Amino acid sequence: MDLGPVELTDYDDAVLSIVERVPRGRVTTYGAIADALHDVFGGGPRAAARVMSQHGSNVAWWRCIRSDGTLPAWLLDEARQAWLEEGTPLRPSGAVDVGRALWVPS
DNA sequence: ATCCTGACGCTAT
DNA sequence: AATAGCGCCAGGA
Repeated sequence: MDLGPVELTDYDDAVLSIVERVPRGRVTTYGAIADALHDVFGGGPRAAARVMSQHGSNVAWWRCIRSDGTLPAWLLDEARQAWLEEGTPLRPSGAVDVGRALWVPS
């Protein structure tokens, strides 16, 4: 039995590696990740989100956000701090300016 | 197989 | 701007 780290599916790896490629000060979205992986793995935004909910803690999770520039309430305080630190383009509301900050996986 | 849940996204109010 | 409804779909129970 492998009692080591939680087993990651290929899909999990794919999602996490995309997040790892997001440059400092930029973001990507669950939808963008889903689009990039759909042809190979299928799945939609929720599938990508699920991966982040389970494994996000070991990557720059604040760089993977909703299409409206936010994250769930319980993550917003921490995320904002990170966004400010790395100079992520924000909107007056405090949400990320997705139009300016979006990085699309290629 | 069935039911429920969820770090989503889009449209219509 | 804020809320509601609905489609979506993988995982776990």
